[in-house]
Formats: sequence, structure tokens, C-alpha cells
Amino acid sequence: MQREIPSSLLMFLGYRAAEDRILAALAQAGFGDLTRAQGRLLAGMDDGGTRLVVLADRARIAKQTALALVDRLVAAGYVERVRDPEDGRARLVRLTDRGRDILPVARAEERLVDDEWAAHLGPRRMREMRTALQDLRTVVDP
Amino acid sequence: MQREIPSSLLMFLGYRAAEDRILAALAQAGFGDLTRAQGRLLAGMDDGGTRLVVLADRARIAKQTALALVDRLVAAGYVERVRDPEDGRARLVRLTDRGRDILPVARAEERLVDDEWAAHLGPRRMREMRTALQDLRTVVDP
DNA sequence: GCGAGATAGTACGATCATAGGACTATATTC
DNA sequence: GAATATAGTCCTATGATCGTACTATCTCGC
Repeated sequence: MQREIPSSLLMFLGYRAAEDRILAALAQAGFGDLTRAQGRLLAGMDDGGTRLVVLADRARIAKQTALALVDRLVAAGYVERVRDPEDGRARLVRLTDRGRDILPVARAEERLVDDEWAAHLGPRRMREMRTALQDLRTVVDP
Repeated sequence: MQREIPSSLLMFLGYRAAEDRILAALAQAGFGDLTRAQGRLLAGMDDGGTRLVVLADRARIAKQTALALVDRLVAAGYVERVRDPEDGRARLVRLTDRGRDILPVARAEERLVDDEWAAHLGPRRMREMRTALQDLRTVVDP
């Protein structure tokens, strides 16, 4: 009798496979210099710019780490820092035009992966899995 | 209308939360020197020892990376290297007595997390989510 | 208004994680 | 037995990660 595989490990496999796919698609589209950690940071950006601490929080990293990643992204021309009009301490990290070109590629691949998973499970089970995962957010992402 | 959250991101949240919990439990039990990457490597070990390339494959890292992690784990006294009787090129990475003490702690916390999730979703939905995740392995973990 | 405490960003420095390239020893295949 | 594949290793370079600590700014209670 085989030990039960923890749900979290199953999630790791899915997450990691999807991330690999997105990174590969980005490389294909000319964004081969993006690293995994940079990608995770970018995934947390919203239109109009995002504060460093928010990015760090979303990517589950310390703000010093986020700072280093943003520095690299700035150097690569993907994001820029602008003043936050609402808070003199803060600055907003915002996508440049080049950075904005990443989004459609990443989202298309994200969507493709989701569609493949849905094709494998069938629409009903896929929907159920997704709602279950979403419901777990209250436990997992407080 | 909010953009749909990709399933893979939902999985990341779950995986990461569980990993944090396990790491915290291990630290509590006196294994505070274990890092995230070391933990992921240890999670891939089976009784009787495991080859480096297998560990690398399971943790989704290059064998050079696995080598470095095993070196640290050896130095920390958690694993040892023994000859592989079936292959002169290979060596088996095996848990020491101290390393074996990690397992019950990690598994108990793993289980606790799974139980909490089940309590939140209810047994039926938890079961459905798990089987869906398991079915995705053929797509995601070829 | 003002002072105490919280928060945003940053800097420094140490350590770990990660992998490309290349090499050796052993196995496998034909 | 020769050609090829595989397991482990070394060297090296780069990236990721965070503890500690500091400054500037904001917020809240008085």
C-alpha cells in the first residue's frame, strides 16, 4: 500500500509545470532573460503600478528580495519606478511599454494550460477543482 | 469584472502555505536548520536510499543543484552516501538516524494540513479535488 | 498641532540555490 | 570490443533570499 501523496505536493506539480510552460512561452516570444522569480513578481503587478511591499507580499518573499528583483527588472527595461502621489514614502513599480508586451504572452499560455487541464478532466470536474482551490484561499492566503 | 485567477496560481498558494507550515513544524521540533530546498529534496527520498539523479528529477532541479543540497545535508548529519550495489557509478543517498527523525514530524504536519483543508471543504469536495489533482499528474508529470 | 509608533523603501552583507560546461568512471548496447 | 549513454563530480558564475539596520514619511491618539 502506497502512502497517500499530500495534496500540497500535487499542487506543487501543477504549479511548477504551468510555470515552466509560461517561462518557455515567454522565452519563445523573445523574453528569454526573465527568470522564474522575476516572473512571479511580475505576475503580482496590477495596472497603474504596485508598491514594492505589495509585490513582495503577493510573491511570498521579503521586501529586500523584491527590491533586488525589481532592480533587475528595471535594468532589463521591463518596469520603472514612479512616485506614488498618495504616499510620499512609497513608489509605484509600473510596467514599461516593453514590460506590457509580456502580459498577453503570459496570459495566453496560462489560459492554454488551464484549457488543457480542463480538456483532461472535463469541464465539470475542472470547475469543481477550481472552486475548491478558490475556497481554500481563505485558509491558505489569509 | 475580475480576471480569472489561473489554477496554477491557486495551486501555488496551497503548496506554498503547506510548505511553510511543514518548515515551521520542523523548526519547532529542532530541525530549524533545514531550508526549503533541502526539504523538497528530502521529500523525494525513499527507504533504502535514492540516487542523486532521481532526487534531482523529483525536486525538479539540475543534478548539480541536488549535489550541492546533498552536500549540505550530509554536513548537517541528515543523510549519508553509500555505494549502490547494483551500479558501480551510482551512490545512494540515505537518511541517517537523525535524518529519519524528520519524517514523522513532516508527515504529521502534512497530514494536519490536509485534514484542515478537508474540514474546510468537506470530505466529498476534498476527495474530488484530490482525485482531480491526481489525474492531472499524467499531464503535468510525464 | 505634536509626539509615538507604524510603514515604505533602501543599503549592506552573508548564505543558499541554481545551473552551464566539462570531465571521469562505469554500464549498456550492438 | 567499440560506441554510446548514464551517474556523479568539479569549477564557476549568477541569482535569490533574508537578517539587521537605517531614513523618510505617514497616521493616530492626545
